[in-house]
Amino acid sequence: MGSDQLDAVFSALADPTRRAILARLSQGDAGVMELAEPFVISQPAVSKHLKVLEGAGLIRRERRGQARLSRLEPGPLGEAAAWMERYRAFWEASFDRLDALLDELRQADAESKGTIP
Amino acid sequence: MGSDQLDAVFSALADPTRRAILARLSQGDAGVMELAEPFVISQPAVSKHLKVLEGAGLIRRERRGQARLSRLEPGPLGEAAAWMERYRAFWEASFDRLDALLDELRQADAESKGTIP
DNA sequence: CTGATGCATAACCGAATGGTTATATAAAGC
DNA sequence: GCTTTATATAACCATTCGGTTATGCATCAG
Repeated sequence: MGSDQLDAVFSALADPTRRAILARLSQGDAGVMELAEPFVISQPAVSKHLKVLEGAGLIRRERRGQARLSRLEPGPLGEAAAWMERYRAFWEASFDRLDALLDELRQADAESKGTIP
Repeated sequence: MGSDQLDAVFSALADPTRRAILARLSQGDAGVMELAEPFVISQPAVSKHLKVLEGAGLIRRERRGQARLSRLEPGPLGEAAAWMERYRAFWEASFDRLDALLDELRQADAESKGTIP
């Protein structure tokens, strides 16, 4: 997966309106008007947000009568979570153990380079 | 946790340079010059990225001689991962569907050849 | 003290972002 | 066919972003 896909996913998630849209879609498909209802922004603004989400692969859209339903497409969320997974050990270490972990890694790195800082 | 904290974290992660900086810091603290070395951008650009990461709470910084070391602060990464966790069931289901689809295609291919491997 | 090193800050620039209003298109209802 | 409903698109605007160069400030080395 190209790094620019991660760019798009994290960038899409950076906006609270878009996160709220995803949360709404996790409860079922919805049209633009329905998605716009909880917010004070205009309909075109919501359409733009949907285009961003679609561009990041986070939703898929299809016509259904005169509506155009958005459906959650969670794959890219999994990819982003997988990227974060590399850091799980860091945030799960308790605060006092974190320093030890970093020292450990730092020392291992120094040894691999053959340098003594 | 305020939603603007998630905003800042996801927005910080949206840039590949900043993700690379975090990856580097996961191997130990580093100064600005050392962090800038792998990139073709200028030193002030790296300083700006570090300020963004610091604003998102993803790094902490302290003077060490004439250097100013950055240290990974993984807490907010955990918060962001926790937010994503709500969708885990969705993307795992999506992978299950993918497996089913692949099984289907494999079987169709085998039948078209009339062979059972 | 002087000079070099590491970093921050300011001023600037072009492109992207998030919003608006106004208008166009597509399907449904009468 | 005409109107309403749902959505997209265009044009515009202010702000933010990611980069630059130039410069200032601290700290170490001599």
